[in-house]
Amino acid sequence: MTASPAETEADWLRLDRQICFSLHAASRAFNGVYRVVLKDLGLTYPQYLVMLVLWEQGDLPVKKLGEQLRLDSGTLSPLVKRLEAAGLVRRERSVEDERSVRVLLTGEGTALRERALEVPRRIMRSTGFDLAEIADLHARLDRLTTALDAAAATEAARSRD
Amino acid sequence: MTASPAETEADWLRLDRQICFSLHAASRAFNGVYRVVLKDLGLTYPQYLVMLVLWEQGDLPVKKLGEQLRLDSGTLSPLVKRLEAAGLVRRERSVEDERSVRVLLTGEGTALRERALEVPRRIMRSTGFDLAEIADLHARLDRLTTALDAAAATEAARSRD
DNA sequence: CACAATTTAGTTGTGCACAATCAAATGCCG
DNA sequence: CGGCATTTGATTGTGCACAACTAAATTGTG
Repeated sequence: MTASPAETEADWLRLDRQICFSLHAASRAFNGVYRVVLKDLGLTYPQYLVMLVLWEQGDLPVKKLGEQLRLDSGTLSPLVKRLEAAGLVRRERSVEDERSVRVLLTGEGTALRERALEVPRRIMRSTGFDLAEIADLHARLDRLTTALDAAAATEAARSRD
Repeated sequence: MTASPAETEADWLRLDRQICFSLHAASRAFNGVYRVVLKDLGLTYPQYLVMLVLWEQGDLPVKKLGEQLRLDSGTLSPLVKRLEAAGLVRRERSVEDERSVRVLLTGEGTALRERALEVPRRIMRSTGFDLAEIADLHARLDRLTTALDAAAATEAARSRD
């Protein structure tokens, strides 16, 4: 296990692969489990995220949905339309501001929540992590995301030099 | 904070939103930083992963690439073709097994490695994590991925009942 | 050898992520 | 009021993830 400081350059590329690849793999693995579990509900993973926000906070304009989930309209517009096609939501253009579109739960959409209640437990069990570990991972990931978001702006500025 | 059973259920959904969202967000945040950093090299993040494997292990059949990166041919085929169009790799059908296609680095592809050496350090700095934290996170994510992959199979079997 | 099963790529189709751009409605300012 | 910037969605185009399917070559078995 001797870690000579000299094994730098090539190892950096290896190490890097492990880090970014781990996250990439974990993200896709998570996605895979959600895909299986959500199949019964007829939802994809991002669609489930949208429904969670709606169940929690009630009807919202697309703009607010995008802020909560950090998704832009290029992703949300077709996604919400698919939810509408599935009969889970309606879209209604606001009367006081004609630019704004509210996303509203239908009866069917609201009812789906009952069947979604079992999802978190199945996911939790799939991770093999207990509550404390999940909370810890959650905290780390949030810290990571904050740092990365800040860095993305900095790096973007750097390459504009 | 009385936790009636109804509130508990709602809390589970809220927790799920937080957890799956943090992983989703972290993954996209990472992706965002890589996008910025790799822009100079003309690579996307998954293309960078492919190049890392080739730099480390030399020419490989598409099959082996897919195993290392856990990507199927539906993702790899067009990706490798884009790398070929960029002049970084060539594709050569094997002589002893006509089904197999080897991906080979061109001179240009090999040369790109030099410019890629600075990437890991920039990414590392972007995370705001030190080496120990990264190693720790790496271990947790790998454990998570292993558990999730196993669970995906189990859950898939469960829903086939 | 003949034939079925397996292996390896490729293709097609659906859905998400994100950048760039457009269009309409609103609000502000002189 | 008239004109312009801002806000809000929608659209388009590129690229990735993955499922389902096809095609061709190889391997195994009777």
